[in-house]
Amino acid sequence: MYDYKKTIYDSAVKVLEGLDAADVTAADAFCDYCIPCFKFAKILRKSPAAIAADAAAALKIDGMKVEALNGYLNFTIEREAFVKNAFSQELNAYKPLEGKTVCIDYSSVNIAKPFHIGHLMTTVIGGSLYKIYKACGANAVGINHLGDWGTQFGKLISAYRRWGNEDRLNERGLDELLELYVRFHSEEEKDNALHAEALEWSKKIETGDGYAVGLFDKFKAITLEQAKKVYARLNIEFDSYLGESFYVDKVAAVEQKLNAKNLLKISEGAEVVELADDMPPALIRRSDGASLYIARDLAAAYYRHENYNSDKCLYVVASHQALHFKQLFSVLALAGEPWASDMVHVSYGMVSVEGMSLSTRHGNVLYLNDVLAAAVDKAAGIIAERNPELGNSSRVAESVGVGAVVFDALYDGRLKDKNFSLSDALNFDGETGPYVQYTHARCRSVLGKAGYKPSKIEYDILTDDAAYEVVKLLADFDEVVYSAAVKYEPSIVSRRLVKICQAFNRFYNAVRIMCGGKEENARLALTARVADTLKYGLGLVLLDAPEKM
RNA sequence: GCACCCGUAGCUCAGUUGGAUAGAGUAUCAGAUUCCGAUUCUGAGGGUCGCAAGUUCGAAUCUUGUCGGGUGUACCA
Repeated sequence: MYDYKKTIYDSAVKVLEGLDAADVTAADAFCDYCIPCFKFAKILRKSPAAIAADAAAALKIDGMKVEALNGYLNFTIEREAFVKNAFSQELNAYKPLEGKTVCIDYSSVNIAKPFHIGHLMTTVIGGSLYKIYKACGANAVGINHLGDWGTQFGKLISAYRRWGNEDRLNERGLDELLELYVRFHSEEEKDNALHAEALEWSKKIETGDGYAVGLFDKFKAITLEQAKKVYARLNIEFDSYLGESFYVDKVAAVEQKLNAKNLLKISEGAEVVELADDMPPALIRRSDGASLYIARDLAAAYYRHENYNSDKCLYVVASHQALHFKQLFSVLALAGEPWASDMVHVSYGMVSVEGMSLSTRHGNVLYLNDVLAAAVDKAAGIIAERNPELGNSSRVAESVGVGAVVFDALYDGRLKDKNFSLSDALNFDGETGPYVQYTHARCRSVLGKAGYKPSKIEYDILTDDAAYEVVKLLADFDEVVYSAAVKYEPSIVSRRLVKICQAFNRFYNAVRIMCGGKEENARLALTARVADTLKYGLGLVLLDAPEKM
């Protein structure tokens, strides 16, 4: 997009000595851009108002009105030129991350655990960032770092041998695994022998015992099959499903690297790397020799760096693991890896559901599939009531229902804790996914009815307030997407989509689009641009854009 | 105890890296469709930006302190 800020700065710096590029700020109320002149008052020994007035008189910028007001130097872009400029650039042509490789670690399903609402955030934030980075031209690598290692799998085998059997497992799949897991935890409290038995089985997985590994692989296959169905519904993609177990035998190589830097110490029988004073040490191996979480994460970090040659590596994980990642990155920095500074913990707030625990152990959880089913049901009901003629209606209900839930999850800044509310997730009015989808469908409907064919636009038609607001929000959409990538924040995209819809719906109610002549042509062109941007943007936040709904 | 995150309208949240009169949605109330899709739009009420100092022309934004909520803090992941 044309860089108005730079144009303003380049001209104004000749008039205002000491002007920084950062002094040119975007403003909404009085103008498009402004320069506050207060900081020049001391140097020039003139009032800010006088400085602004003098500068305004001295400045001439093509296509821009320059005025002084209350000590501000205000710049207003000539609308027709702006509209023309906006229409001259193609959507998604801006590729600032071309040539960069970014690994994104998200979702990380745990074996034998069904998808519940607590997994939603990492999955959709990561899945959306994956699309956003790709849109910016980056080579994104989506990684599902499976939680397929740890003592809980010993528990599962133990439980399966005691209470489960193959037929029931094949028939009930993940439900059976969950039930076994929950039962184990409740019986474990009564019977100490269970714990020891579980440890034994997890040891057997570790040592490669055929029977144990076979069972474990089966559990893993069942879990992945289920997870992939969910990912398909959510429009989530991955390039790799290498999990923790893959890295277990790569820990030794990491230890060699750490040893070469003299970082490994034995403390209280465990192998640790000591870190700065405000952090506990990073535990690499337990005193019994088993590798720990951070050791496998280190191995994964090295593996990704070597195999993908990534410029950046994102971990989309809840905020309660902040210390873990701080430790992980610190170890890499101590090991002298320059790329340690390219690792980012993309943290998000804790999700809670009123009256429910999010711990799988105790059963009582809110399953994502149930939430999605409720949303799809509601969408289907609305369609049946308002648009019974709609073809393909179950497919559309799926897009709208799932879209409502995903959009709700991606609409707020990721750092705040979220109290998941079913009624909010199922809301279709106002700032929601269905609202954006509806606006898109409405655009398509108008375009279809009018038989729109692109042709030459008379830009001055789109300079009225209602149309111009829409144009402004479309013009820098690519930059908004880039800033979402830079801040690891999909909500920047979803919020912009809502703003575009609000402005377009206002425009739609303010003027008649199908009014004939060159007015109709220009307004249809704007409508087409809105529809294309909405469709593109919805894709970035994982939503479908049905043509009709 | 220490570390990190969060406190903005009844509720859910934005706030463009310090700018002009703090904005949306929701809920409530009042309106808009002989015409392009009412899952839409217009209007109204609703605020000591947790609190207190400080920095400066200027603070929701930066600093310090303080209160409240959340999370974590050596052999789980």
